[in-house]
Amino acid sequence: MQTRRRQIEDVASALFSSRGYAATSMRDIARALDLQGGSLYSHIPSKEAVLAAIVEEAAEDFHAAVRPVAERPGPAAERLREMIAAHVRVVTGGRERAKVFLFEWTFLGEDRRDAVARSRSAYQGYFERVVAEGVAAGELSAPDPKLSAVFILSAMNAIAYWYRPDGALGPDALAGHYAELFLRGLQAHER
Amino acid sequence: MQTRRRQIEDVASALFSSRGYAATSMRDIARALDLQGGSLYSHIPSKEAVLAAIVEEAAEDFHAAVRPVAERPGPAAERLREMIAAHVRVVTGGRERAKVFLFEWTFLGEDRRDAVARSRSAYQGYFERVVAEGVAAGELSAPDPKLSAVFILSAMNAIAYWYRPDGALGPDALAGHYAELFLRGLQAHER
DNA sequence: CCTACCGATCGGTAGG
DNA sequence: CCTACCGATCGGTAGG
Repeated sequence: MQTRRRQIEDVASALFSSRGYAATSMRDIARALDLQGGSLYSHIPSKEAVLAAIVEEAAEDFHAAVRPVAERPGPAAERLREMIAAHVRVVTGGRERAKVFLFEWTFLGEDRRDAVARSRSAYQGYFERVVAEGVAAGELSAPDPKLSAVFILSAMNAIAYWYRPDGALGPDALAGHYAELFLRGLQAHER
Repeated sequence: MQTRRRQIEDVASALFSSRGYAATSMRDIARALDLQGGSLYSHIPSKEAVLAAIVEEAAEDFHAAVRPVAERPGPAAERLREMIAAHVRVVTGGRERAKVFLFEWTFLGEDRRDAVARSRSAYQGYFERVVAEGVAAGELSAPDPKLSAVFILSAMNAIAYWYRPDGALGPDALAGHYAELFLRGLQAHER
């Protein structure tokens, strides 16, 4: 039973990710599992509950990967590099789930949507605080740490749209480039 | 008649932007204009045609604003600053239209979707080429100009999700911050 | 631009 | 897990 539910969530992730939640019907999900539409409801209570399960698991993955790094002591730049690597690994490691979490969560009902909004805000806070700590230590320059956090998160989240596992750039190389862009920008590196 | 069509597109922009294309019904659009659902079809041929009109106009706005700057001679950093300002102005100046263009275009039918994909790819090329020119001139450092273009465009496009005209940061201040982040990163500015 | 309607499809349930 | 169904809603059209 647990297994069947998992299969439903995996198929739903793929379909929600590629067509969007609203444009995916329960019968689309059932068809991919060789079931009749109504049969899904012996395993799940509603379409929204499937979305919620996907979203909540992905949210947990992101927090678990990034929070420990953010709260560790050490140079801010170094922690940011690792946080970027962790975030990119979660995105690329489960592209479909990540995409649904990042871009389809607004289709949740009010209560769950509010909870996700709070969770995302807390998550953004990890980046914001590490940037601010780097500034306070004289290590980094950022007039608006919150905007810096939004900036790097926006860039990383969009990876869920275009990343392909068989592409030229692996997760760590990609994360390395993004960290470099975030921390040093396009400035010609003086040596 | 022209006016009515325009009203339909404006209302559709607002609804597609906030709820998504698939989750917005023609009757939702009609209701906002105090019409019956079927009455819309004296002005437009289909739901998809409304989306296409919104998307194509926005695409044109982005190209018209950015292309001349990209193709002008001059230092790459300076052009990038202006391209970023231009892009951010288009996003913030028509948040709803921009959001629909940027994130709902995949609901277009195959032919129009392919055309938009080509247009977006050409648009990304403006940024990519200016970065590459800056590198060739020894002015900028970027191991992967294409990835740099994806990076800054991802960050800027996400602005359509959160920007509010009554917020603390106006379009030009916002663009200035983003240009600074892209060109210099978080590096502590040595003086 | 409205009334009235079309066939198709939606999320979900009853009863087995 | 299936068959058969529920009421609601979908995009779109005919005819005025």
